[in-house]
Amino acid sequence: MAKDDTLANQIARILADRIITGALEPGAPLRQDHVAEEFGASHVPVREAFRRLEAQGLAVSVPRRGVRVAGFSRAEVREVAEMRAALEVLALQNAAPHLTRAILDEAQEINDEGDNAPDVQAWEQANRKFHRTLLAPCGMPRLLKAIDDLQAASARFLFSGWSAEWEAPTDRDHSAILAALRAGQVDNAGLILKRHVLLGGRSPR
Amino acid sequence: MAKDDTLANQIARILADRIITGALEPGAPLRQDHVAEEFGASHVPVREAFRRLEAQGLAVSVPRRGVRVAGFSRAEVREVAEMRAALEVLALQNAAPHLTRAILDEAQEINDEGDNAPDVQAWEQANRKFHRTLLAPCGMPRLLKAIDDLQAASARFLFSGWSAEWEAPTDRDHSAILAALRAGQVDNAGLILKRHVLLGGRSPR
DNA sequence: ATAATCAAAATTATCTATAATTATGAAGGA
DNA sequence: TCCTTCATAATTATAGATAATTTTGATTAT
Repeated sequence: MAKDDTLANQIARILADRIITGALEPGAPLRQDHVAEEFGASHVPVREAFRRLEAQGLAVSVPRRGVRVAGFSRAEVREVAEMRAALEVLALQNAAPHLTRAILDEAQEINDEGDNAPDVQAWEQANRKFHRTLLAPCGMPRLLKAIDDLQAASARFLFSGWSAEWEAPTDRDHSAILAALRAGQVDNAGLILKRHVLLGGRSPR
Repeated sequence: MAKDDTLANQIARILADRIITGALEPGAPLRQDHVAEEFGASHVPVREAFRRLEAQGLAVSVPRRGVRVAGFSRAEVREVAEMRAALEVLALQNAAPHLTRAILDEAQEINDEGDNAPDVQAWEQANRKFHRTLLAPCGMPRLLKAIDDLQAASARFLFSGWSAEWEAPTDRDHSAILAALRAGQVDNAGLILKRHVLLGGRSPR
């Protein structure tokens, strides 16, 4: 199925998902032998998975004292939002020349899916897909990976806020971005995107 | 000396340095057993070091086929420069309110050191220190780390260009940035910084 | 002579077992 | 109550072994 099929990668993916969704809480210790046992693996690939999580900012490791799920303060959430805003705007500027009508239509569809999402997880997934669809045509893999990691960090904050009661908000920002792009107003789309990302990491709208 | 004293970290640092300076050329294979033998270590910490290099974008790993020093095309160099520009401007905006006269004076001194640098390595080191001195007061650790990694990638390109003959150029951009900051023109400083970073990854001035 | 095929070597990825260093927590004394 | 000491646990690292896969080299056939 997956071609990058190393045990360490699989473990890293699964743990990342647990951290993002909040199943593993901030500050929770990640003990290599326990994780290894759970996955029926040895400690070697587990340690490699920890390293990847560390690089993604999802875990922090103190030598000889183990690795824990990274916490996120108000300041860190703001930091991630600002980085995302800067990088997503950059990606959009570079993607704009390659955005076809078909891509914009696809983004529209994804946005509609998000509006009808039954829970936060589904909504977040659609949200991420929306952004990625618009930005991917920039053809800058390193930039896209950085944005991906930042989106994951953002999602942690989102899930921690609305865990129980929640209903899908129709996303006006997304529609406005698409409208601006269709009208060829790239700079304007960038401004809306920037504000959208910055405010997204804030209190409920 | 270093408190984060794990073998894997040490190995990663040394290998990163070799890659950045060009001692290890793009595409060169990194064989775990060879590296392990060189450092008198086992393969476990070596593999972890590889993972860190991979996350920093200095190496690429194909499962079952090993890891190689990352190549960098013209497009990738431009990508890194654009990311750096976006993030450094963001960092500068957030650092500006905390920039004291003392810090600006320190940056000035570092810049003078760079002008008198005997070789590319020394000049690059001063350059990096200059940027870091101005940006560190932003107090955004994740942002600073991302910038660090991007600067490392930039340095690779720089070293590959001017390996032999070289003489220190007096850096007008740096001076202009400092002048703008002293005059309280943060936005202007940001514009110069942006242009400076974008053009830095281009042909000789 | 060139191309295809197959065997051998090298390399990765993993596991198991073990040693050493360091942190954690509990018991006991000031 | 607070501090020291000690036992336990966890992390970090080593070593050796094994399976799978890739690469290399040699042999063979066209």
